[in-house]
Amino acid sequence: MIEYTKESQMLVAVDCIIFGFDGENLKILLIKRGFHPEGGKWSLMGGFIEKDESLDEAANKILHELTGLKGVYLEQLHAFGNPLRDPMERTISIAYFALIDIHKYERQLNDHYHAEWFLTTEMPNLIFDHNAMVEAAKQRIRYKAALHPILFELLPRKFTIPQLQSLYEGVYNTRIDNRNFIRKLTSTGLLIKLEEKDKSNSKKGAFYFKLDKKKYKAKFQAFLNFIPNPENLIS
Amino acid sequence: MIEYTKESQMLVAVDCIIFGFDGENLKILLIKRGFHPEGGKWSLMGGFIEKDESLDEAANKILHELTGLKGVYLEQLHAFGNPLRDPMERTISIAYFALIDIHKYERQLNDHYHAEWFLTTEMPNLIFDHNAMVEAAKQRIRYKAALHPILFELLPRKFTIPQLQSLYEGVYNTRIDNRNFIRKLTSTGLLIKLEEKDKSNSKKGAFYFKLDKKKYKAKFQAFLNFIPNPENLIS
DNA sequence: ATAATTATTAGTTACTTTGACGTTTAATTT
DNA sequence: AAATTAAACGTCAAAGTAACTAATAATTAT
Repeated sequence: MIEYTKESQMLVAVDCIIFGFDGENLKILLIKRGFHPEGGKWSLMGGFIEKDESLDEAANKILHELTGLKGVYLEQLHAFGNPLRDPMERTISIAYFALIDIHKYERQLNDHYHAEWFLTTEMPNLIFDHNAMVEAAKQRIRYKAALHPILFELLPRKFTIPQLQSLYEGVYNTRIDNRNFIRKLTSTGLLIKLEEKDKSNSKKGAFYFKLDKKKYKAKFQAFLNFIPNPENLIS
Repeated sequence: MIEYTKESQMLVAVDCIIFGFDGENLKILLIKRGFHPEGGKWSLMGGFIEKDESLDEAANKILHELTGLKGVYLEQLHAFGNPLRDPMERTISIAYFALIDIHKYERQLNDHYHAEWFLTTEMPNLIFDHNAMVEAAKQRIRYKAALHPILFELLPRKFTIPQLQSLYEGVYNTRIDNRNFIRKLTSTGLLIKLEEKDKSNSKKGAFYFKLDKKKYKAKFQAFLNFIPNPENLIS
């Protein structure tokens, strides 16, 4: 079989920015790199793409390796291809970001990679261009969460409004008026109020809510402005 | 020097979805592929990444090769990496989309590639996964144009409101109320009214406008909803 | 027991933006 | 001079937004 001769081949990797929310702060899961170059330094979880894998498959595999989780929210972020980004060998990296329920993770924590959660505000210096990847991922979830309800992916099955609010406050690093926040939220119809209350953080207790999965899927692409009702148009 | 042994190398390409607006319709520039496989079929303009090139550099080079243009709007769209996408050899492709002023192009049209503009609504079948790339690009500019003023990139230096409106109508394949459209537009403060009128399309003539470049840059990242004034927060 | 405390939830108001629709204007053509 | 036509301007009710006041349900202190 004929091939594209003389074209230069290179390595292609996938790196994952894994976000979690502990109920108070937004965090990112990092590993201590175990091999040369830059062994011993903090890094994103990643790996090379194999011959028969698609990019999404590779990203899911890598995520599963580190967290034991499958079927979580995973989205391609950006391809990074500076010729010198990896000092050892020319490598293109496709960055993905994942939003996981941090509690599901903790049970199957993987010591093998020396993984650790870091506050997004207190990240160590990372290898290669991983700092830039993380910055891009933080920007992306800010962008996307302003228009789509993706942050629910970070929450456990049942959660409280104050939790949800501190998640938004963490992501945007700002204070939000709680009365207006509740009103916007409930007007989306995405929340189902449960009987039970969480009393761990207050005397009164905050009602638990769960996500209306059907409405969540239906409203996921909805967003507003500039074009009247663009969600009705995008096909 | 040590290398990542045993990891499988592959080809990495860049493909460009080039959008233009002729004053009435949104179009995409395609080429007739001149080599095996799939020679003679319609295709996006693309090329392999060379050893010392970044992805953006490669995309700009490819765009320049076909259009003769430099410094135009170019944005990374998505990396496509299905193992079978290119039947000949494993190739990852990073798709970019470009928004160009179609009039600047026409002067330096390049016959060498047998390039041709197609209506986005009447596209021929393309090679490999280029159809999917085009679909993704159309979706992306719909998404982005609903929130950011990117469509100005498709217009010449001076343009009329009716032109701008039919551009938006073309992108979203819908009718827009012209009174409300004008109001939204002028409220952005992006437009500067010129003395001159374009009388080619009506008796009364429509005033030409130009873009306030300073405000354009300042407002480019602005968008609305969910989080009050997110544009003030994103840093 | 009662009062104080505190996070949570409900309600109010002035203001801005939106979408739908009616009218006038500036030119050309008849 | 009248008819024509696209362009530009104007109005209004309804919906949404941000800022703020008030009430509630529990716990803790007296």
